[in-house]
Amino acid sequence: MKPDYEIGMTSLPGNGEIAQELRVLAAYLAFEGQSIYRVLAYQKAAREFGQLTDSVALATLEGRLTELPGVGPAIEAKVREYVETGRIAQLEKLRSSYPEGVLEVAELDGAGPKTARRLWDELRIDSLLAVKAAAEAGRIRALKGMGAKSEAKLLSSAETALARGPAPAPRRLLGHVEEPARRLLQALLDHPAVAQAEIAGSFRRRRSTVRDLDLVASTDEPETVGRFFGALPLVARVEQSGLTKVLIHTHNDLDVDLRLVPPASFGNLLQHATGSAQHNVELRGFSQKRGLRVNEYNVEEVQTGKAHPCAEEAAVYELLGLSWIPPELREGRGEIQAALEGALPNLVNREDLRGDLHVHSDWSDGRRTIEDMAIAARDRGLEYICISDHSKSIGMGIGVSDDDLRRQSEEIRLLNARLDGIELLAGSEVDILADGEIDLPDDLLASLGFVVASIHSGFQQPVERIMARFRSALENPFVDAIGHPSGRLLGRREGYALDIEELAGTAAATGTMLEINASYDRLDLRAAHARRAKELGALVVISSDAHSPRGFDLLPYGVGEARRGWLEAKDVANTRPLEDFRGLLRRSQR
DNA sequence: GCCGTTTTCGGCCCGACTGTTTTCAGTCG
Repeated sequence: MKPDYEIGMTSLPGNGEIAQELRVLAAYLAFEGQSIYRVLAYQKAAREFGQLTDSVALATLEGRLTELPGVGPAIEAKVREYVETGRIAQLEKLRSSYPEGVLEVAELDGAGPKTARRLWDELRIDSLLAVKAAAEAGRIRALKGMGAKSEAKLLSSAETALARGPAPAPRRLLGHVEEPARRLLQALLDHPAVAQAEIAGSFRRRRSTVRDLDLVASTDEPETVGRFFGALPLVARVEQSGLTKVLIHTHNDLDVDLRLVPPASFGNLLQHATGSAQHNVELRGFSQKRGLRVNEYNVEEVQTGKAHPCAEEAAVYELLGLSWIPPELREGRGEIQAALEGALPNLVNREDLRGDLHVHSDWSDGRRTIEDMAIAARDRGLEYICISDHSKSIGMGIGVSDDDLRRQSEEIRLLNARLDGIELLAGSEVDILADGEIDLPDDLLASLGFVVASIHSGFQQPVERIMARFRSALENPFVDAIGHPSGRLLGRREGYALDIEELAGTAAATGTMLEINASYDRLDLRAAHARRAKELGALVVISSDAHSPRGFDLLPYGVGEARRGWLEAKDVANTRPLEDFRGLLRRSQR
């Protein structure tokens, strides 16, 4: 007999939904003034659930939830209550005691749970609009411990948040901050008083989006460097300015945090500022058990008080008995344990890539000829590329007809005879149609060197339909890879519903590759899915999706996402020489 | 609320900056 829960399987709440409930509960507990550690415990569990590829609801019903780090009996009971009844009684009670608007107030820049609570208790402020009205009437400055500056700050934050609407502060695409970040770094490096400088934070960890920029520098003249930084032309205003820290806001609304230490501590600061917060929390907990205290200046022996400043970042990890951990792994996802055991992955590098299997030309929506793209790829050290223009169904008049595709293959044969130092594969980016069909006939598919199949339509279909389309594509022996598997566009589109467990499992079973599309607004597969794909035995291919020569310069973003997914060169098919790569393809095994 | 090569109880990462204070609370990363 089947367990009861399988009857209503599709109605199980998703991980994101459960995580959100816990986040709201944590916010209320903070507002109530409960122990910060209790609040942190709920936040940690929410974060854990948000990153999990497995189903939290299913794990709960199968009694496996407490196996997750940070989940004990109390949180397990609340999740179980939510999965079984659709509500958490304690949270509903809190919701009926305080309007949810008080949580928005607590989220304001410059406010927090304590401030929000006082505004509610003393002024009955329960919304951003109420903050604005009270500030404008001068009622906030009348509170003990508040002043005109605090009031002005809250007013400004409330106005900003109201103008922005319900969405959280937008994160920037990594690819969009690359240039300003490099410019700021160069300005620091060019200053005579700066010894060393680096970009840290989520930028250095190569997260696909960043909230702000974190720069670090070493100098013996922090005041001079701080003043210089605050006076750079792109600075709109200086938000904070101390002896070790300068926070600026640029004209294009980027927050930039500069930290300064003496040269002997540069390694400590770089480690500290690279994060992530979760990694640092775990690293410090780990250190504490070994009698060491880690901060941005040194590693200190607690017993003796002896301090060890580190000019190099690797020395910080070495003092803790760990191998140096690549920044892309520093997310609190098991990297410290791996470093302790000497089991860190040897991450894939851009230089490992020999081929690019997803390239467009002016035959479809690319902007340059096949030959131009081939030469651009060769100039960037690639040995082979696949011309994979869109097939006919893409619409908008940019798809390549079946007859044109045959002619294109012929042109590619001629180019291969003529060009040295680069090999071209004739290919196609075919559409997985709404019914799961591939929009090229099998004989044409069979004649190509490589085929990537992507979903470009029917995004709103439920997960069952989407997965049925993928299954159909994966079962086609002439589909070599799935392109941008989730369909997400960062900051613009969530992507369609995707079951990565099934997709990666079936990809592994059929020998189909999964693409990491390197366009910095896609980065799809995302890191967590890439890691899961590796665990399930699927091969990954990192592709630029280049539409012009500069498109090849996107490859490092795909490599960054792959590294965040713990991928090594051996996990990435296009690190192979062409002949080896061909040997991996299903079509070559027929 | 969670957790354990010091612990099943007593800790929990650690420091900078600001504003409003005359010594610190709150926020932030």
